[in-house]
Amino acid sequence: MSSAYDPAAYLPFAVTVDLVVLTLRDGELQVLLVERGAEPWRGRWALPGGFVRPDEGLDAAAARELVEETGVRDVPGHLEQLASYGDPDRDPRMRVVSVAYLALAPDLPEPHAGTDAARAAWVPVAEAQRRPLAFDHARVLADGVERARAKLEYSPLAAAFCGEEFTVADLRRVYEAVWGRRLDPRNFHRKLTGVPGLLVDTGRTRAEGRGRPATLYRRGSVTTLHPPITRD
Amino acid sequence: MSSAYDPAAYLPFAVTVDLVVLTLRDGELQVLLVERGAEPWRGRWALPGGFVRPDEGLDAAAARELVEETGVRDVPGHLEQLASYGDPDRDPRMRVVSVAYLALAPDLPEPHAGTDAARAAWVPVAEAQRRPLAFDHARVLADGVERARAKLEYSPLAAAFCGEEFTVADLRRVYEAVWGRRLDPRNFHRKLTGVPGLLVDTGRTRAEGRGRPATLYRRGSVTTLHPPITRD
DNA sequence: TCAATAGTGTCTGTAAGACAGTATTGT
DNA sequence: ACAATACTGTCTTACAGACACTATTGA
Repeated sequence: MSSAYDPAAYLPFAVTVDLVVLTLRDGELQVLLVERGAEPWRGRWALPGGFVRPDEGLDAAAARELVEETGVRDVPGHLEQLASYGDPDRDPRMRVVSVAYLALAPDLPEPHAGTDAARAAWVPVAEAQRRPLAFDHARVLADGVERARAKLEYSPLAAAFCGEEFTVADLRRVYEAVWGRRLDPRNFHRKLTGVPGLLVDTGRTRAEGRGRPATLYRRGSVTTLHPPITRD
Repeated sequence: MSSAYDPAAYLPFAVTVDLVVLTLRDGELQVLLVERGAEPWRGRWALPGGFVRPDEGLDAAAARELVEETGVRDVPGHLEQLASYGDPDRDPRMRVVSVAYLALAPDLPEPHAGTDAARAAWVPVAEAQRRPLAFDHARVLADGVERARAKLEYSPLAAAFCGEEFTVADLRRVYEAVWGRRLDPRNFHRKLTGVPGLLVDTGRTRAEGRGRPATLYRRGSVTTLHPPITRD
């Protein structure tokens, strides 16, 4: 740093946040995508996101974009930073560094297109990964899905896909959708109820069509699953 | 995005990379720190780092800074992105987003101070975490150390702290230093040699003072430890 | 009564942790 | 010989996965 210090010389970057918003719809893992209404990549599907404002922190920008893009005032669930992407040529307009966030949310209403988007929609992850996405969003999406898969193993994050109260079967369906494999309901039940502090019994039950009603639980206080739920 | 599009309106950010460089010295986990030679935080210890250049990717910037700050041409070991930090007031000069990287390296020579630094030194992590660090580097350091601790559980990254060839005891000393607890040498040996593809026997041994010489291994091709080394 | 889902018990194999014992070196 | 470190074998306990069985509901 020279003594004749010029801050403007170090300000050649734009910073955006991009969101990988995952949810469970129709028993399937889905991701929120927007169809771009402007160049570059006009007409392509992309992850929702936008520029970080000059006086706004990264987490705050991600939370704001999440509200704007889903149209839901207080999005329940989970929001965490994923990674940053800053290849010099990832945006033809200018030098952009994108800080990606991963959001896990319960089933939300159909999104409405924002200012920059022609359309917005929930898309099954498997299909989204087949589509050509704008920018480097295919990689961001892959990183987000992999993070979600890994975190289910050792964290109680499956509950972020559910409402305030949920059954063990709800959690199992989350695992099955995210991991793409069936789990034994009986072993899963014994395992989850065996982790101390993970599930708080509400004392009530919920009937799901036929069959014995299931106990309703709320999230407990544990932050780490010991032992983990493995996905070998 | 308006039709009268002005890229300059979105360019109020500087982007830096900060490095958490961890190594093993004297059987202790140590981190590379520099003493700042300029304002702000002149005289404070900080993580090494610097501005990302206009035509340089984030990973490339981190790799370049790692070489510059350690003084080693090709730093062996491991380099991965950690997280990004962008609170609006984290740097009083201007709006800075810092992309932090975690580097794990074998014992390297004493560093020399770079252009911006008064001094550079390896500091035991426990001591570094007691010192007041510049910017939000205390949090970055804590995040980096925690990432390293977690990754040892399920990845073969301990070898990144060692040279090309190493013994099982070398790896055990890495785990013991990073986790801050003793491991049973016998169970550790059986566990590590039991992971298929993790260790490649060189056929040679290395004598370490007294005692039976240990087999020398090279890194195998596995990227995930199954089963993991737990740190309950 | 039957089908469907919730939840429990029981068995088997695998692996973790504790630790006795053997192998191979320097002093 | 002895101390020190490398490595192997064995025991106990815990948990994963498979699956039989009981419990409670709607049709």
